[in-house]
Amino acid sequence: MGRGKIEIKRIENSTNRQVTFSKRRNGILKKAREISVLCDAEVGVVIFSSAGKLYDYCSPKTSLSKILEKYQTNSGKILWDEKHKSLSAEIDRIKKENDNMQIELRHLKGEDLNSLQPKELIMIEEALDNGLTNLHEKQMDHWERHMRTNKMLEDENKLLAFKLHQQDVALSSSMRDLELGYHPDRDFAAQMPITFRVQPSHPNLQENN
Amino acid sequence: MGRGKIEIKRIENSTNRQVTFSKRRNGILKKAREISVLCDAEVGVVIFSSAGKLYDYCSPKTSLSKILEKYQTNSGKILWDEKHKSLSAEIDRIKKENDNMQIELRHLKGEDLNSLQPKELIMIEEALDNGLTNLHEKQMDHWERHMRTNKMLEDENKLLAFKLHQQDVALSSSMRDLELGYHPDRDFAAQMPITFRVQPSHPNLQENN
DNA sequence: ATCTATTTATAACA
DNA sequence: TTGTTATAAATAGAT
Repeated sequence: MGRGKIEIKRIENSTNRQVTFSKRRNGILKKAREISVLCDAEVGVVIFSSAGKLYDYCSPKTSLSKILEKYQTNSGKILWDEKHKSLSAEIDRIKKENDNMQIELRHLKGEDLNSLQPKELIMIEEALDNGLTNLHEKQMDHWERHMRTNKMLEDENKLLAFKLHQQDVALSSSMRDLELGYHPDRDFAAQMPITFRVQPSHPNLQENN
Repeated sequence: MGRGKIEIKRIENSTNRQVTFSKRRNGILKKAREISVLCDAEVGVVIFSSAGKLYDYCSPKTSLSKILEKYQTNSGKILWDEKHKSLSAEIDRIKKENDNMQIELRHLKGEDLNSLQPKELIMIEEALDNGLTNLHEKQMDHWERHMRTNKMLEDENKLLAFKLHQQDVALSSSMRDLELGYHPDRDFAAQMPITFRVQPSHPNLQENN
């Protein structure tokens, strides 16, 4: 398209080549822009002149990175470097691990058991039994701790109740003293009901794990 | 360039859009080929149709990888950054999923239960009980299938043994016939031991799952 | 897909 | 480079 037809082969005249490059480069980038708009296509173009100068186009709403990523998943060709390979390998590895755990979990929950052999079922049963045993041990621990805590709270209650009672006695006694005079040989301990005679020191109500 | 001028905006008619895409895509790829030959340029083009189909061109004597590497050194833009990030994010996501499953698995196996509340322990217990229930169901299925298979094999054995016995009787009978003459009213059925009197039809020994 | 009237790109030139 | 212009090429719309 021009004053004359040209053969598609390297333009030997350097100036001509450069001019043609410039014009055609613009043409391609324009066409790329147009097709992306007209046809809703994702387009990425990278052009290097023979002098090494870079020109590029990327359709809007995306990026070369994204396009190239898509390119790779779509074509199977790998464009990236070692680091990416190792990351991808890592992902694959973890995903596999994930799948295995997923399966194990399902089995422990009693799902997807149809394909298993009796021997495998027994192994799962053992794991479940073992889990229950351990669990029950912990529950027992909890129960015992709970009982101990209860006991301590009860003791504390008794102590507090006793102190309260003691104060009551003291109060009414001093009121009576005010009315009837002071009796120094009065024995408060003898007034304490038997149920209040607990260890008077203050136990920790919290236990550390 | 065509029967009419068109505006550069998304072509709404889906068929037209597809046709135009096909034509212009060919145009661009041709232009890319031409500029790379005419002007000694390195060109990489990646086009995705709106349907997600991939078309690409890469100038000869190079590869997209090389072009993109050159792109990065030349433009300073790092195409992989984003990719790196997304891969790393993906890894984090999966690892987290992994950890959660790991924990759940440990719990079901009765490990690492110390930090759990009684309520949580009960939930795990329920999961384990449920798993055992389902498991025992499957084991019961297996057992029943096994018993059925056994029964069928036993029947088959009886049938075979009976047939063998019948042949024996026939054989010795005909040998006696040869010696003593033929007795047409002989009753073979009466000779059959009671244990052989089983259903004579041939059951399937295999069951499908 | 193929045709063709038009538009667009561009080779040669300035 | 940039612009002009004659011509080749691309392609929109129709078949």
